[in-house]
Amino acid sequence: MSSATPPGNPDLTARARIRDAAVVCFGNRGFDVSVRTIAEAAGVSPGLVIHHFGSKEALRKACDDHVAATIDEVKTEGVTAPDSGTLIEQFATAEEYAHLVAYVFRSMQAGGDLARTLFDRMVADVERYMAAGEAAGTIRPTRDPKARALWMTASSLGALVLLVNLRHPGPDVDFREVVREWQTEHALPVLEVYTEGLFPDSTALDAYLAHKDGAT
Amino acid sequence: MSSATPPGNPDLTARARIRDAAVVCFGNRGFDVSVRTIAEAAGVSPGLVIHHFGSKEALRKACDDHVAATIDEVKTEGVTAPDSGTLIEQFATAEEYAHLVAYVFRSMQAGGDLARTLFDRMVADVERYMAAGEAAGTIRPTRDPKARALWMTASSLGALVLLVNLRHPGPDVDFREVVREWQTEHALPVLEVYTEGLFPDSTALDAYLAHKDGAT
DNA sequence: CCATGGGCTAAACGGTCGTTTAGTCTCTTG
DNA sequence: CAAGAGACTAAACGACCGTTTAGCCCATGG
Repeated sequence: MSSATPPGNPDLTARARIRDAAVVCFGNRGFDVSVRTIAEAAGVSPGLVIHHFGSKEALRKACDDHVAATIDEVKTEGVTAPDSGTLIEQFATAEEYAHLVAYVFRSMQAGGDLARTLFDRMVADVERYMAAGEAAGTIRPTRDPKARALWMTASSLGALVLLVNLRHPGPDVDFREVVREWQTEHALPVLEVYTEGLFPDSTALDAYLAHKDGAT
Repeated sequence: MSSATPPGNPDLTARARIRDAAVVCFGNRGFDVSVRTIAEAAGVSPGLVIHHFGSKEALRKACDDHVAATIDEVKTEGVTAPDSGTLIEQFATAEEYAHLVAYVFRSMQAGGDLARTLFDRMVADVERYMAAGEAAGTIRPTRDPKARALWMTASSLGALVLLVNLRHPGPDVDFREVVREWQTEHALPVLEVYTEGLFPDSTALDAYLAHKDGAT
């Protein structure tokens, strides 16, 4: 027998196995994981990682592209009608995409091109969902749809990332549990403010609008 | 003359100069800066850093304590009545505390004890301010003051940290500018949602309350 | 049959890191 | 003045990093 390919799917190319192992390692331990750790997780020598990808940075770029492509794939083939909240929850609660979710979280922590791209897509998606909600009468109209979508995306995603950082610092975070915890903890204030508002009158908003109209 | 102590305040102990330089370096470049970089910034040999603090980790702990103590000091002696939004803005817009703000931001990115402590304090402060607003009639009452304070703090701070990560990745971030940019960009949707709400009716909130009452 | 070339590994290279060591300088104290 | 202690430095140590090198194995194709 000529069996090799210890862990992961043995049918995959070694290059693909390294990439997949890198996604898992980056997601679990952050982008500071050593090439040696990734190589070990892929059942491969450190040299082969460089042989296939050229450098660690290029490997991360390949992981970014693969994750972005997979998300695209899932999004186009999967459900397109979210019934509540952001679309993060859809991914985060699905076990099969746990690795992707972890990777995306680390990207949001670390910044970089993938994080910017995914964030911009999320904002665009939120804006579309909001517009659909407006048309259906379930969401109030706004004076600036783009600004509202940006703010809501940054707030919900930022809060999630921050709470993961503060409450689940180490590696091997179960993001499904974190999202559930986050939902149960924040559902009440979110719904309250979103239906009843936070201010009892419109003096603050009126003052802002007057100031803005006066400035232009 | 026996002058040494090149940069920073020459009156300070070398230990204090190292600590201050470390706060600046950690804040500007993140916690991965080398001991050698910190030593150079303090005008000192790398060995002396270890001689005074024992280890890099202990140095960071000392920075954490110093930053927390300074914030305490500023908070007790300074203004106690915030007229708008979170208290972060007070710090962030003050030039003299730019180093502290940068350090706190890096802590929020990286997690750790200081981040948790400061975050918990912020939540407590927000809850106090909200209660005062309720008493004054400028803030709507809530069914769960703690949950609302936690959610608002996590949302605003998380959004801020996330946008800094995405839009100003490198070192030497001018947080005063970032906070200003953030305010002008998000003021409208924030005021809109806070005064008018996001949902035109209370079906979602009613459903949640009914579900919760049914469960208990 | 041998030659070629790519997947793959073991080992080493150069660099940076945190830390240690050995020793110098200076100031204090008896 | 002598002795000692602590501030401080230059140099080195050992560990780990990303990457390179040299070579093995094996399938392919003439």
